[in-house]
This record gives sequence, structure tokens and C-alpha cells, in this order.
Amino acid sequence: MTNDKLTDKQRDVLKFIYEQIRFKQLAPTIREIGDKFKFSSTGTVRDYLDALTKKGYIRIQEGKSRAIELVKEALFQVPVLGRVQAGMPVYAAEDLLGYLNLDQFVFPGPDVFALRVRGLSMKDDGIMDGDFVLIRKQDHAQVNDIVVALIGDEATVKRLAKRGRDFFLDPANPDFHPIPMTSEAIIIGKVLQVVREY
Amino acid sequence: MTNDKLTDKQRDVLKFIYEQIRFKQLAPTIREIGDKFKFSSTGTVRDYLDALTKKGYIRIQEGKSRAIELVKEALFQVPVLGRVQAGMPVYAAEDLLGYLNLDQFVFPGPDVFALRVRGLSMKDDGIMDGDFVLIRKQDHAQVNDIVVALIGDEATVKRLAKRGRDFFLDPANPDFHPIPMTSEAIIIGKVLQVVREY
DNA sequence: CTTTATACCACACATTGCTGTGGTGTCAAT
DNA sequence: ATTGACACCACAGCAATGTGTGGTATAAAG
Repeated sequence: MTNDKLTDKQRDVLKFIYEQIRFKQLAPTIREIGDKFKFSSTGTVRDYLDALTKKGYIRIQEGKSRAIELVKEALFQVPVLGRVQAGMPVYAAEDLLGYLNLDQFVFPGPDVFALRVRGLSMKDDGIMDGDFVLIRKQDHAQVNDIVVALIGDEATVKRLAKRGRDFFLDPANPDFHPIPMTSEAIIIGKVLQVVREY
Repeated sequence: MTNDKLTDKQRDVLKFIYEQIRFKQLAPTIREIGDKFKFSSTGTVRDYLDALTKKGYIRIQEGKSRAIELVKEALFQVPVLGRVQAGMPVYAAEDLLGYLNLDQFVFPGPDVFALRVRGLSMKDDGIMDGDFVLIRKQDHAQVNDIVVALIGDEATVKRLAKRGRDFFLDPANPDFHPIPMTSEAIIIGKVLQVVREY
């Protein structure tokens, strides 16, 4: 019965609402939405809000300003990125592996993303295969931080260590060995949290 | 210079704003705050908002409705509870060990709380001493779920298992042994996520 | 051919909501 | 004695905002 597929424009409007809530922590007013899409009538915006409501993506508290709630869980997520290039996570659609559902924990900032850990090289630190690491993009890190580094083409999670004058990326698993930091290794972010979903 | 200590009333107002944002996902208007505290004047509310702004707890975007932002990180957190009694987490102040900073991940729901894991009984599942487990309150669980159970006085994280007719709470560490589910063991919630902070 | 959904417009209206400009009184610090 | 922070009040102005009631046009579905 309920066809919850969105048209392109409806998706655009929903995305705008989502971004406002996510980054400005404040749902837009009808007129703010209208301005964004150059609608000269508030009625047009209502048509969209009605459509989104009917399709179950938002909920609106009548009479209140800015009272748009996001309903579909699909929105309460951080992007899980596949490729990481030249120190910059690639947000392009083809690299978006999906979304990490953070349950009711929403509103991640724009410089936070997630990567899915592959392998058990950090097993003894409790980072298991399949875990998500939440990363804040940054090009620096301190010794003993757990970082995501790019070695050539591959993103890897390791602990930054210093022995003598040299820096290493240490695994937490005796089956793996430390990787010396060379000019090819770039730190792209610091692991803020490990999240495992059950 | 800046004394950021709040008076009791100011804290009450801040708490109300926080709760509205957290649970209703919508900051209150000046009049909504006034209604709550039976202020007959909007000016009174402004005095409070000014005080909270000056002390650095909130930020207000002028001219916009409901444009109250929470500033202090202290607010973007889930409660970490100490005691868990009779299947109900105790939210009383004396049991509030502190708050788990979820970084920019905010707006946990009202039935979600966190416990800090003690010991290494779930080590092989990657749940380490000191990790936080995010729990949704619920009195049921499925076999193989990782649950928080109350055995007598103590809350423990284990995996729910069934062997034959009997249910057990299995550890994930050969140094510990399974605990049979008896009438004294109550499931108080399901582990949704493991969060480890660095 | 009619209905339904989409995608817009115009404009009026009432209320909501922020702001501005006053005021009173208490209490602690200077 | 005065200043400043606190804790309130009254009320008016006006812009922001949601709502109501219309309208047009297109396209797909029945």
C-alpha cells in the first residue's frame, strides 16, 4: 500500500532537512526550505512535507515551528567509506559502502566517518574483524594513538609508536609485525571510538 | 573572569532545554520554557538564556526560532550508570558514575544507557575491561544475544546461550565458566554496541 | 476519461515567537 | 552606599512561521 519510494526532488528536500538537522542542529522552517529550492510559495514546501510524511520519512508536530522529525532509521547513520585516497576520504557514491547504524546516536559531525576493520591485526587491543572504527579526519597524531594510516593504496588501523628516532605502525597481534613509517605512509585520521554492532 | 557556575534555577532551565532537545529533538521556544517554569514574562526567560549564554552553556542564533544550541560537551553524553537494581537502571544521582562522551554522536533515546565493563570475561569477543556497553533496556533477549544480566546484586555482561532445555550466560574467556540462568538471574538489557574511547 | 500523484503558484490570516524597553525587589560584594 | 548578579514582571511591536484556500499543468495509472 504505502509506496515509500521518493522522487529525486523529494529526496533532495529530505536531504536538505537532514543536513540542516545534522549540521546546524536545527530543523529548517517551511520558508527556509522554500528559499533553498527557490520555491516562491510555502504551499509547495507543504506539498513536499506532506509527501515525505505520507511516505514515512518525517513526522511533523502541527502548529510548532521547525517541528520536523526524521523517522526512517536510514538517516541516523554515519557514512562507511570504502576507499581512502591521498589522505582524504572519498565521499563519492561509488565508495560509500553503506551506513553504520548508530542506533539512536545521531548527528555525527562532518569530519567524522567510519571504516570497517578488516583482519585481526589489532585483535589484542580488542579491535576485531568487522568492527567499525569511528575516525576523525586529521593529518597528525600522537605516539600511542590508534590511527588510520594509508600505506600506498591501503588503509590500515594501527597504533603509532616511536622507537629511538623512528616511527612505527604497530599491530596488536603477535602474528603481524610493525610497519616502519615511511614517506609513503600517511596518517589520515585518529580512531575516536570502536563500535561493534550486535 | 568567566564564572561558569550555574545557579540551581539556571541548571533547571538548562536541563529542560537539554531534555527537550534530547528527547523531542526540538529545542523549546522562549514561551515553552516560560510555560514550563510558570514565568509570566518572556523577559524572564531571556534573562536565563542570557545567563546561560554568558556562562557558555548555550549559543543562540539571533532572530531564529528554537535556535538554542547546547555548547558544553558535558551535555552530549549518555549516562553511565553504576548500580542496576531489580531490572531497572537507577538514574538517581548517586548512581550516576558519569557520562560517556559520545563525541559528536548525540541524542540517545531515553531507554538507552551505558555500563562500564569490568573484567575480561568477554575478552575473546573483543569486549575489554573498561569498555562501555550501550544497552537498551529490555527484559527479554534471544539466544546468542549479548546481554546484561543481574545476578543477585551484580550486573554482568554475558552471551545468552541455550543447551538442551537450559539457558546459560556464557563468558568469552576460557578462564571463566558459564553461569546457569536461574530465577535469580534477570536480563535487564541487550547490548547494542560496544564503545571504546581512545 | 477520470483519478491520483507530482510539481509548482498566489495570497491572506492568525498565531507564534523573538526583541525591545521598561519596571520591582533581594542579596552579596565592594 | 553603590554596584552587579539574580530573579522575576508587564507589555508592545513586528517579523517569522504554520495554515487555509484557492489555482495551474503534467504524467502515469485505472
